[in-house]
Amino acid sequence: MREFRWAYAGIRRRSRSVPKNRMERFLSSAVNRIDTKGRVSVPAHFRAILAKRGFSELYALRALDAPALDVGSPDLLDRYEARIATEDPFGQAADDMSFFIHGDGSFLKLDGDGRITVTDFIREHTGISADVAFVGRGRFFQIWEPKRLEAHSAAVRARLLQLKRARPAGETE
Amino acid sequence: MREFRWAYAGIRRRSRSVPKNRMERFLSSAVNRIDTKGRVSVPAHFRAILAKRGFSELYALRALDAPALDVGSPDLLDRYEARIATEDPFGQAADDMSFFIHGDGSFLKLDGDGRITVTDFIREHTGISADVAFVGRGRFFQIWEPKRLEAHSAAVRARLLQLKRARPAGETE
DNA sequence: TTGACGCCCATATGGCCCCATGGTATCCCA
DNA sequence: TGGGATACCATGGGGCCATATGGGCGTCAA
Repeated sequence: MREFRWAYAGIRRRSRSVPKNRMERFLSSAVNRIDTKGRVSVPAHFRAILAKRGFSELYALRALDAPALDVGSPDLLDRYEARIATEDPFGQAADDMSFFIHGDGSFLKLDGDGRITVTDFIREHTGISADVAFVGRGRFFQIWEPKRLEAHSAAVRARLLQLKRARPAGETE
Repeated sequence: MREFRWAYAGIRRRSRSVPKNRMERFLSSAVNRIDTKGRVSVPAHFRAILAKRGFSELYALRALDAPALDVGSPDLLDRYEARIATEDPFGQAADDMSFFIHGDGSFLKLDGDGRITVTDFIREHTGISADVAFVGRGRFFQIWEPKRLEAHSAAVRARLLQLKRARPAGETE
């Protein structure tokens, strides 16, 4: 199992070296193992961000177009609800959005050691079984099955490369 | 029966992880089983919200465009009635709305263990037979037949994805 | 009488709290 | 500069308790 996990060495254990002045954003990634009781540690610096914001739990949402969960502090929910408030309350869009963020969302409670239990809610949408990849995304972070993350990562890089080449020369970013 | 139920693994057992400070909203979903006496447990955190509001009864309405019930504490009626009050009392809309919420609704009583009995009123409109899916919707929650919920959920996600793709690029959330 | 319903209790599963351990990075001092 | 001490973190497991679920029993009404 060890050997298997080191296949993802590239995204393992990078969480330690996050500079302090960037603590307000979810950055970097790590892969942690699910224990026999179905729990997994949330990377420490992710937890630190949550603690700094004053939260001891997480709000998780199934990503629309990827086998991943978008996870953040519960105030994410406020942002979504504010967005819904701009829609016609009797329209289809508002109803769909509410269904999505309330019904397709879930709170994940951190235990005393900073772990969450990997529920069926998580496993079903992500395909996670033994290991969990945590990926910082700035305002939130994502939860992936490591292999799928790797595939997704390769696809993203390919798209970006294509974008860069399609661009007129001289632009650095 | 177990195997059958695990077909809905994705929406089962998500009820526990609702933190105290966000108790005011109905969030997440769970599938519970109807027992031989026709009863089903309302998820504990849903009950907690109701208890916090001081209600031991539920009011259920047939959703207009879905095989689901909209359920909430009886003060849901206040909201609808306020909505009706904005209509012309001699108009057709006000009459229809009043008929809908007053005549087409039903009270559901919670027993001592937080269960409701699944009446014909519920079964007819939802197609529920053995299992009940509870879906948080913020101010209220919904009751679905699990398979139909899954279909509806897929449709909602498809619509939202289309909405997202139609949006100008660059928006992460 | 029978069936629906309210109220009671039993139980197992799983969520959550607690503490232990081993490994690794960081720091500090010789 | 090197090596030991230390702090931190992921991981493992014990045990309590809330919850969902099953079932018994008495009451009331059809």
